[in-house]
Amino acid sequence: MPTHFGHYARILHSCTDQAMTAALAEMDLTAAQGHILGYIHRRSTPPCPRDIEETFRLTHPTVSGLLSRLEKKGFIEFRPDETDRRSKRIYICPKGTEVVETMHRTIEQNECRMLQGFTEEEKAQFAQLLLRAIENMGITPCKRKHKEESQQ
Amino acid sequence: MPTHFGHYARILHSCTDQAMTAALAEMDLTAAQGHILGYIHRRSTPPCPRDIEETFRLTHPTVSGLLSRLEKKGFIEFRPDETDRRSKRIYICPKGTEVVETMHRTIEQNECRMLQGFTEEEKAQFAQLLLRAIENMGITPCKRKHKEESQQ
DNA sequence: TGTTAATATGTAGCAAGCTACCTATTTGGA
DNA sequence: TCCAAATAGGTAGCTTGCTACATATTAACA
Repeated sequence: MPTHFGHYARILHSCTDQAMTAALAEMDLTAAQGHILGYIHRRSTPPCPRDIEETFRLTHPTVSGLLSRLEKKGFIEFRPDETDRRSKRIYICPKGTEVVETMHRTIEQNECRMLQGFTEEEKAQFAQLLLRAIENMGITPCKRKHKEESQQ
Repeated sequence: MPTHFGHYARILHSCTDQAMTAALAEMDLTAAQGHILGYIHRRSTPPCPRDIEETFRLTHPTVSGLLSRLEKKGFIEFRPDETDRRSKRIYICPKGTEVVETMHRTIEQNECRMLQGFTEEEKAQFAQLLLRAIENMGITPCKRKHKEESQQ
């Protein structure tokens, strides 16, 4: 019988995703949308979709879908990049700024719940093991290069 | 900055899932379908969809979709349960039996790749941390009870 | 026994992943 | 300078996950 780590990873993600989505539902956000909105807000300058692909290791059609749903609900808006007409910049709208604080607290609460009873050492080890496993699998999605501006 | 364990779990699952799907592609199977086919084959008696829901912690519509695709491709077939007409049993077809060995090896190879450089102790710790995190989130999907026959 | 609750499964419809293919711009060399 | 390659993004179509609702059968109990 194999140990099925990939299997456990799927289940863990599925648990956290569902808990998060339930907690963010009253803000009309899903877990994935919330994480991305938080990232856009944290950035010192408005990111482009390409930045999100890299940060979250998602492909561009996935990011495209997520952003278009965030735009349709009025959390963000797009404006063309002045210097590169292939690119567009993502700006957070007032409605987006309003929910960011609550959303951030909710995300932290859920992470705390997941790590109940973990010592600081265990948390560090867990993160390290996850990252090593990811590293072993290769940087699977998002192979293309991109000159990312310095993150805040 | 939060540590984003759920985030890492998603990425790890995504990596293993894609590697597995690529490796199983020539057998006309996806990663999810392969894991389920393996489970059906390992079972001493033909399982019902409900057993798969529990084993993989998936909801019944998800299992329904996976099984119907496996059936359409001729890997499995359904026969009504003799004693409970609500239920159906899943039988593996010759085409399914043929690929099981190759598929199993492929799955093991991918797990090995993921755990490159891990000591036995680290593997055990990793599994334990994953299970504790899952446990902390509650048995999220699949709350209903089911009298499972004893597993092989 | 007859009615209610629990159980097994089906379907519709959505979000979030992916690959594959397409267009438009920018960059880099010959 | 001009053409090819790299880059940013769009769309179509698929799988896999979910919730919510509906149906049929079985189990439980008054």
